[in-house]
Amino acid sequence: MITLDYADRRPIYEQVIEKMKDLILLGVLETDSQLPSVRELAMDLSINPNTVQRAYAELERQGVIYCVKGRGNFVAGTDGLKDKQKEELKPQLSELVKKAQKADMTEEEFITLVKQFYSEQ
Amino acid sequence: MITLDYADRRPIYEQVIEKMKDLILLGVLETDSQLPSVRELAMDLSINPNTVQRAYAELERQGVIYCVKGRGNFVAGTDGLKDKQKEELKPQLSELVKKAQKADMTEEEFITLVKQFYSEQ
DNA sequence: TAACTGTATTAAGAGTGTTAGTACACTTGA
DNA sequence: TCAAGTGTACTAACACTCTTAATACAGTTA
Repeated sequence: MITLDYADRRPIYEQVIEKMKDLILLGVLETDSQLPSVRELAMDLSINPNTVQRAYAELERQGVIYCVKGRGNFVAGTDGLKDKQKEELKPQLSELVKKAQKADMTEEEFITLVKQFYSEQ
Repeated sequence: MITLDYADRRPIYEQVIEKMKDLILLGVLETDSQLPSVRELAMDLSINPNTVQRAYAELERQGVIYCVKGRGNFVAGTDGLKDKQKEELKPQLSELVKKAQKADMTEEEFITLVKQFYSEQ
């Protein structure tokens, strides 16, 4: 279901959060469908259940999933998720533009790169 | 000369690296001009000399400054620095575009944001 | 020579990420 | 009803990184 990248320096729980969001955004996991249990995913990824629990707790805090004690974790409504992701992206793009301006990269250069990366899919 | 942001979660030495590059990119520090000594900057920022040393060592590794034992640290040629910064920016922008695509943000939307942030300076 | 430079080393503390083990409450199906 | 599965909580331990502290040594300069 998910593959971890051990070359990635970010903590495991952050990767799990990101991958789960991706699966939901891609429609692989639909609204109200059940996620693998904490222990099951931990086994699957060969990591500790506590680490999965941390990721799930954060996903719940963000409203991406909801938890029912004794039953499991389920995908929350996906309506707002894409908008949330877009909002999250803005400050990051703002920082990148600042960096570009410091390096004297023109708006045209920047946009050319954007178009290039967009076309790469 | 430099101000640290303690709200920034990044390590201090990374902030020092970034701020020094900014000063060089802005032309405040010219080629071959001397940087504050390790101990002086440490005093100025109220941090440990080892932390400054770590930042300076990394700046030297990146070719941004050069060090002369007993004399001090000096700004290396700034010619390539802007190009380096541009190159560093590309993979970051690529990741951001991927994120945008996952959230169904169109190229047009993305570029509109870029233009907006560019005009904000 | 004294005072400044960079550089290296070791030790300690704080914080974070991860694992391990255990425990408890809830739900479900046989 | 009961066993197995669920989420959740807690403590302890370990590793790693960041930072500080205290020295020490070598080179440069006035």
